[in-house]
Amino acid sequence: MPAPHAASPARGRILAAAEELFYDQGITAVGVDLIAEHSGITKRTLYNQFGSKAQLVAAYLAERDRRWRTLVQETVDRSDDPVAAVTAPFDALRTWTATSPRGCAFINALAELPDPAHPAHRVAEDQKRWLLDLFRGLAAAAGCAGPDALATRLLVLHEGALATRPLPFDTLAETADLARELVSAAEPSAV
Amino acid sequence: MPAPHAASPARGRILAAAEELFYDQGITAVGVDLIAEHSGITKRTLYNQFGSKAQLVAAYLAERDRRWRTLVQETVDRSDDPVAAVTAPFDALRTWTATSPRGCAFINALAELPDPAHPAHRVAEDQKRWLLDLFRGLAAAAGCAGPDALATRLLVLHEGALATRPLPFDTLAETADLARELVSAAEPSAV
DNA sequence: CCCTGGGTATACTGATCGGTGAACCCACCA
DNA sequence: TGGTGGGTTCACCGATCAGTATACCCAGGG
Repeated sequence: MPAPHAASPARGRILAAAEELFYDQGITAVGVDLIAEHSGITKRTLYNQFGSKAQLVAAYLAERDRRWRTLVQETVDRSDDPVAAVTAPFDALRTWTATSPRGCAFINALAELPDPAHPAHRVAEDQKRWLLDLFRGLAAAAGCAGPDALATRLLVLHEGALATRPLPFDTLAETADLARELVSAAEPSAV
Repeated sequence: MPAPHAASPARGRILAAAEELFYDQGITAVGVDLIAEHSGITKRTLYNQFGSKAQLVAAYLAERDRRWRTLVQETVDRSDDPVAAVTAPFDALRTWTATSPRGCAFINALAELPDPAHPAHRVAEDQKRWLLDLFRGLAAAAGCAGPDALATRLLVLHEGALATRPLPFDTLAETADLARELVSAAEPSAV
């Protein structure tokens, strides 16, 4: 018997609709009826596939996380040298935010779902931890001094740029500049 | 005839309950019935005072903004010298986040209320713009080079530290250190 | 003394919330 | 040929949502 979590055409349609609606309108504000209607499937099928709204929310975030990690990893891999690779996530951020005007889906989810037992919390924390570890690994690979502290600083910059995205200020370019300066100052060939 | 917006004992109780519940549990997740019950007043009185939930939300954010600005301004005023004053908001942030584990109430509100016409948007934007202007003014007063860019960078750092507050990483100390380094490097007596 | 106004108490509206029950339809496969 | 299982249709559940109606209570002030 195939697990209900196996890929099915209906499952993909539901996730696509959930991602669009949840991100644009907020998780609490969007009901399962709306998602069912928007994806052209039945509420019954939705519950057969995901079991509850909470698990659907977690699946939406996990899918978004997967897409985002792919973009970041590709951008890192395309970097010219190990030093440029450290700030590659900021290049990916420019691409990502072009279609994400409402800030970070994971921070937003934590804002709406205060219960730490909600499955969305694990997904959100995993995402931020992955980025922090990525920064640390890239900084170490580039020979940067104090990779731990540098990684924390880069994470804060990254989240700050994302958090200010819904505001009418332009912060991304300035943030990326600062990130590159930090890495330059920490890498071994620094003057 | 006194305007319904005048101070009244009931109004204060409602705002106190709203602030606690909205911040802790989220705006959409908290109903007006819960606020009425929690503040010991009647839903009828709540609507007589605020007119609608949207306006109550705006009033909650405005009140929180007022309290936060007072703290920040006091911290700035207590600074030893103009250079230290530039990063004083990061000292205030340490005090503020001690009782605010769920991140920035304004960013959270924008996450939950995507409609730009919602009165909460204006309050949230005003808050961030006030901080940006404060940073710029303090940087200029301290004689820092490039006060505009510096202010943007400090704002991003500030929001990044706030946004990562719900996460199990400790970012505030490292962020404040970085902020001080940025100001030190930009102020005229820099080496 | 009485009246006005802020507040209370209670009941109610129609809509929507997350979630379920039961019967059915149909393509694929043994 | 006859299941089997993913999907549909539609009705339904109790709870809660934002917001309103009506009637009452009571302190302050002319």
